Order: sequence, then C-alpha cells, then structure tokens
Amino acid sequence: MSQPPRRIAHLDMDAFYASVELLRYPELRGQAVVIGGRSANAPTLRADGTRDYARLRDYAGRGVVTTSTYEARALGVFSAMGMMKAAALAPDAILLPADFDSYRHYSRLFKTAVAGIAPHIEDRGIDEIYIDLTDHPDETPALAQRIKDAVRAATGLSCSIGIAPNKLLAKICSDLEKPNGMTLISHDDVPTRIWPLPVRKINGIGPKANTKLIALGIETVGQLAHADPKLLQEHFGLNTAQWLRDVAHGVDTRAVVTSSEPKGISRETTFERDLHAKHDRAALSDIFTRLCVRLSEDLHRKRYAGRTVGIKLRYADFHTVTRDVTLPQPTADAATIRRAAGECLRRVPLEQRIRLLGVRVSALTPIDELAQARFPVQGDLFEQG
DNA sequence: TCTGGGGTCCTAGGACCC
DNA sequence: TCTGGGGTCCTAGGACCC
Repeated sequence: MSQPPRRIAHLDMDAFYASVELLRYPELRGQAVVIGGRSANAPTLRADGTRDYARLRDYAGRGVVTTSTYEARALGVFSAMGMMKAAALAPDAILLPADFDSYRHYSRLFKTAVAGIAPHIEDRGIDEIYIDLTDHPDETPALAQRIKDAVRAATGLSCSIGIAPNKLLAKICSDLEKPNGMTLISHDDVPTRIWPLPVRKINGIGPKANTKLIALGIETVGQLAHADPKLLQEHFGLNTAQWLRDVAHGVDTRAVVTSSEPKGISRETTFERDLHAKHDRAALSDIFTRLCVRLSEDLHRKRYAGRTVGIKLRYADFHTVTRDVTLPQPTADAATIRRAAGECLRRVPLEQRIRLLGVRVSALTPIDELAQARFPVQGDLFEQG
C-alpha cells in the first residue's frame, strides 16, 4: 500500500535578526548591517535627534557575526564569521548588538500567524518552522501565498517557503529563491532541481562531511546519488552511507514533530581574554558560580530539573573537553549544580589557559512531575533503610 | 583577524545485570 | 575455570544546526 505524497512546507524568515532591526531602524534599509559582537555597540541618540551607529571598523575583541543584511553578505560577511575578519571585509558596515528578546517576540508573532492557517507545525528554532500541509484543503500555491501574506501582516517581515513531499526537500527548496521566495517541487523534480546542487546544501552535511565528499570527487547531489555504495560505506560507515544515498535521491520519511521535551539546558561564556586556573582563580570561580545561578534560574523558569550536571571547557588552543556526573536525584538548585560542576572541574587538566567555561544540566524531568513522584520515591528509600 | 551561545543526535567503550 | 550474548546506564567526544 503506497501512501499518497505528503505536502511539507519549510518556512524560513529572511535574514531574520537583521530584518527585525530594520523595523526599528528603517533608515538603515539598503545598507550593509551586521548583528553581533558584545553589547556595547547600541546606537546612541544625537542632540539633533538622529542616531549615531557603531561601524564594524570600530569593533575590537572576540565574537562572531550573528547575522547580516543581504547588502553585507554581498561584501562577503556571513553568519558565524569572526568579527575582526568581517571588519576587514566591510569596515563601513553598521554594527548592531543582538537583541534576542525582540527576536523572540517577532518569532512568536510569525509562528502564531502561521498556526492560524495551518496548525501542524514543528518548531526548528527562532526563525524557521516545518508545516505539514498534507491534510489542508487549500491548493498549494495559494496556501503558500496565504501563509507568506499572514507572516508579513503579523510582523512586517518577509519569509521564504519551500514545499515538497518531505522535510529534506522542503528545507532545500526554501533556500533556493531567497529572499521572499516560494518554491514548490515534487519528487519527480529531484534530478533537475536538486541534483545540480552542491552536497553542502543538504541539511546534515556539514563542513567535515563536505570536505570528505569533495576529496572523493563528489561535489553535487547528483554525483552523490550515483556514487559507488561501497566507496561511501568505506568512508562513512554503513548507517551514514545509507543516509547519504537516501537524501541524494530525495528520500526522507521523518514526520513533522509538533511537540518535544528539551534534553538539556546550558549556559556558557567565552571570556574577554583567556584566563588561567591558578592566576585568575577568583575571577574564574566567580564566573563559574554566576553561570550556575543563571542556569538554575533558567531551569526554574522552564520548570525542569536534571540528574546529570556537566561542564565544558575550551582551552586557548580551542581544544574542548567535557565532564559530567549523574546525581541520585534531579536538581535545579544553584548550589547543588555548583557543587557537582565543581567536582567535574577537578577532573579536567588546568595547565593551559581557558577561553570558555560552560555548565549544563541534562536528563531532565519536568518539576511538576517530580513533585508528584517525590513521596513514593522517598517511601521506597525508607523501606530499604 | 582566529573561531558565540544555545541546542540535538550519534558513536563508542566500560560497568553492571540477567 | 572459562565463557555466551543482550540490554541499559554512564561518560566523553564529535558533527551538525540555528
């Protein structure tokens, strides 16, 4: 029994953070604008009422580009690029600090607007969603346009939509005609529309796999589709090789998942300058404690407790280590997290300077479920004793 | 001019239990 | 006196995504 093809949309907001900033500062429209860095760069108001914006060239210190306008991208400035490199490429670009509260606000607005039309939504972060339109009565192009119009009406922002028989293809499609794009493909379009694309366009093929594939002479999705299965298996293992072949043929059976529980909650920070465990002991200890307190606050706000407490350390040479410990009972308490994380820290080499410290709680349980389970659990303990 | 912060999933080895 | 497989939990690291 073959299923009728599904109708899956991927909706991606166009240059989301930068576009939200342009709503607030419309005079910047058409200019190269970069969001990122540490938050000392907010525009200041001059006496005559005009704004004084920081320029990328004025930036000094650590940090990466969070996002940029299409004008900045034309100058070679993209997400995740180091700020100093971006400043070398586009010294005159406007620099704005990220304002995540504002982005979350617009995120809620656009998701609510879509849900009013098609409620079967999978959240994929602040600026993108999958929508299962299979059971929606409307015709596809009109429906996609309706969704785009609703997002625009709710936020003033444009988005790009890809609609395809599965999430893999919908995701690739939403990127094909950005910004303000709408791309519909069927499975039959895979050879003409997908095979010419570089393998890196596939969600799940990152920098490492890309480099390996290119070394094997595989640059396009079509070449991947026709690659020798044994060759792929030798270099990627059985599971990944099978997955690579499936995605190259546009095959993806993953469902649109409308709700999920978080697996872990974490806080981390990269220092302004690298710190040494002995030399900067007090400063490090202070940062460590503050991370634990903020993590505890996050856990309480989201109503989760976790049994596994872990740390992450990044050394000056960027080498990263993690340690974790599992407690007998879930916790959200700052002092308990701090103690457990402190134990983890003692199991890690501390000769080299450190650039990043992080704390994480995983193996989560909702606090409300915990409250109901607590008494029976303690009863069991008493019976043993 | 070195590379943020928040996540998910996968792999792999060892402990431990049946 | 040595030897099974399977299952689950814990820990560490890595790739990847937004």
